[in-house]
Amino acid sequence: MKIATYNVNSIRRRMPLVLNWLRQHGPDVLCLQETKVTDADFPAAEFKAAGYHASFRGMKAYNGVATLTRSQPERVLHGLFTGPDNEDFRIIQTVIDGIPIINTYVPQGYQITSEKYAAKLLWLKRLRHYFDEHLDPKKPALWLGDLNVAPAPIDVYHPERRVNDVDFHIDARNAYAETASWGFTDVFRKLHPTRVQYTYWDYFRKAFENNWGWRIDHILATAPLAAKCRAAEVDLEPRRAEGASDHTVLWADFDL
DNA sequence: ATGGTTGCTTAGCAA
Repeated sequence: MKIATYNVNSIRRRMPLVLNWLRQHGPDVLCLQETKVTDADFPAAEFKAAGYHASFRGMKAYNGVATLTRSQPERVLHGLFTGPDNEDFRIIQTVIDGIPIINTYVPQGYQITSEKYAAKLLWLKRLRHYFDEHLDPKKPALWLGDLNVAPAPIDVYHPERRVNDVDFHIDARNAYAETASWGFTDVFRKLHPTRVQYTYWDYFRKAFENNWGWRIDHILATAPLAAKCRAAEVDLEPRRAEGASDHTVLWADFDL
């Protein structure tokens, strides 16, 4: 099973790149974040024509997630099912071949002194609680998406200058680690323990050309699935392309 | 300390 994640920064803007990537790589699953479109305007028909079923939840202008699958999912779950999360536009779970696939766009947090940052830390904590209550770390499951955390110094350019950034601050890294430690393994880092490889470069100051980036998009698998991961790679082509998102595609292949 | 760019929506926010 080949599964990929891509923060598209507007699906309508990125439609040609996404369709091209699907044609070239034929993944079984593609998880999208920052679709920035209401459900009524989501381009489901175009994906259907390309051979993919789309599960999605979005809103106007911001946020929004979608999971594209070859087959119709057995289940589609929105939010965390605890209070207001049923209105959450940052998480969608699809179940394919009995495997829960949790696609998330973790809050970025704005600034470490802001309420948004506190909300980010809480969001990760509540996700951990969801895993505790609803999933089994001994069974196959995937958590992936734009997780807005660079887990270690190797995962960001000039880490010493980034200690107060919301995607690298120690509290965000600890919150992420605490949630992942429920039973998830970062399959890219497992397969490439020392590789410097980013998934996001901001639009400013030729950051991509200079490789001033961040590894903040991740694919995490429970132990039985992580053991079957045979490849995990970042594809730089979608970031090089004309009209690129500020993120690029991360994919992983599992022997099932 | 601030700016730089892109997207959505229409001047300003979010990233």
